Amino acid sequence: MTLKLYDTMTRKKQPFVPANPDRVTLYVCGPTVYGFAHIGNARPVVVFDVLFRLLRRLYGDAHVLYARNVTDVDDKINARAVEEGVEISVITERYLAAYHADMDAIGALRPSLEPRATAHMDAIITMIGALLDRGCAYVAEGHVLFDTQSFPDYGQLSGRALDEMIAGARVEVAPYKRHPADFVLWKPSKPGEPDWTSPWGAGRPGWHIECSAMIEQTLGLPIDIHGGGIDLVFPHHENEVAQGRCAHGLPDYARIWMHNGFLDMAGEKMSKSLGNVIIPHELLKTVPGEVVRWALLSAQYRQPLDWTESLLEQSRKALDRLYGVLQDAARTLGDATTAAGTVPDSDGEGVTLVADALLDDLNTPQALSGLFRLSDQLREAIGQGETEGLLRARQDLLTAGGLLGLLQSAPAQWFQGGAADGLKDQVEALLVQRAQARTGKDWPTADRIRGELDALGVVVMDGPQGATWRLKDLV
RNA sequence: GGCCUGGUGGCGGAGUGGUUACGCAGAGGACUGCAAAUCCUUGCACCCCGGUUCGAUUCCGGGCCAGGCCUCCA
Repeated sequence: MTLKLYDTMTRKKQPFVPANPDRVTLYVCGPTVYGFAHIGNARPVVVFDVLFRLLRRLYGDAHVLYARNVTDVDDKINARAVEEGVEISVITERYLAAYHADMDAIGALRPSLEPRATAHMDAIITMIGALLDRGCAYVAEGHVLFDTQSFPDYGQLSGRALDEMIAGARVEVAPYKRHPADFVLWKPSKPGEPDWTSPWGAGRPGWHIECSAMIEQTLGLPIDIHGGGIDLVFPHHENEVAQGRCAHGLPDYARIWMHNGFLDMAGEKMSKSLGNVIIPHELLKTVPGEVVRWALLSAQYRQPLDWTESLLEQSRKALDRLYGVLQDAARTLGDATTAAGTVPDSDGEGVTLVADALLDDLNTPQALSGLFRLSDQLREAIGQGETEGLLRARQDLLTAGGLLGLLQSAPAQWFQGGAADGLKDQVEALLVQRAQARTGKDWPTADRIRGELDALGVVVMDGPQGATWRLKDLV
């Protein structure tokens, strides 16, 4: 089965064929580091992380280049710096570090490259120069603007015609623009704002040109896949196409355009004014990152995803179930979690099932259901108690989970990881007492101890090989 | 106004021209000292109206409803 991806440009699922299988290129628009990311920002990170993992599986780890930019030149960053009375770099470094920590927590691999706008100013200026040379841009009142009328295909990605944009323009159009849709490539900085020297005066780049220039310099145009949130289709990605193609007279900018759907809050758009913004940086203090990840993958990436408390509960329960099987498997194997020497190196059928679901335009809900099928198989293997079959079944579940960036923790870590060492000792001691009481059929004492454990937030599960326990609230 | 999505069982959410999604919740049962976990069984789903078809939830047309983009935004 081959990888098929829905392409925004053609509005169809397309077989994915990289220009060069030895160097597959993926670019995703990353954060503007002026504050903590919100949960909506995490969706593309997780979605394209799954794609990254899949591409690495298909083409080999060394043959996939994934770039995700960091926008560290922006009015919002400037405003924040002024507000706090600190250097701009203090703001950008702080929130980039937080971004990394949060995205690590939800299991996203770091991209191969993380180009920053401030480190690519030369490329940006060179590209603007190329656009001017080719007559695709013009200088007006200290600004350099892209001339949308010079690019006949403008509007192709977002499916809108240039003349329709005039009617739709709701904002006041700067008088120096030749066409309302023309956008800024370079603008003068006000005193106090960061600026860079350019042939058009000291200033800073427009947002759109950053991405195009960084793609050109880090990956080279055209690229195989360009991704981002659906809200970026217009104008950001439309403008990227225009810049990238015009600057070099290219017929293509990206072979496939992918856009993830929005994340809604209980049916409403997340916004500061509605006060319904969820910040992973806060959320992750009470919810395991893997639960957040599962929730984000529970709907197909192009569909809108409604973020609710119930979604988190269901995600948590789904993972509890899967880790429960893995824990039972580990116990059956005598906790010989590293004794997997006889594990087959080939994928079982179940893994193929999960991989196939992902090959079909990243059908993560179907992939997730495949995980349950694999867990059923593992459960069956535990029942049969045959070591090799058990190892095989477990390896399949772990491999399939790995494709989705899930199930990579030790089961004990999942169920008890949030417990402090002191609590663990306390629990173990109580369990010993309770086991003694149970041996003597002293049920009142046994139940009293279970009550104490419950008060500690611990759930006890008796099994043929003794009792296990888990925290009611994972952290 | 323009462009674009989507309407599936109690909930979330895939998918398919004629057959079980899956998960959560519910019901019954097994197991258990009691629980928990696990296992077995179980329940009305495919917005409305036309059309194509032997047959449509699935294809086509219309309608209604919901949502997104057109302005910084994942």
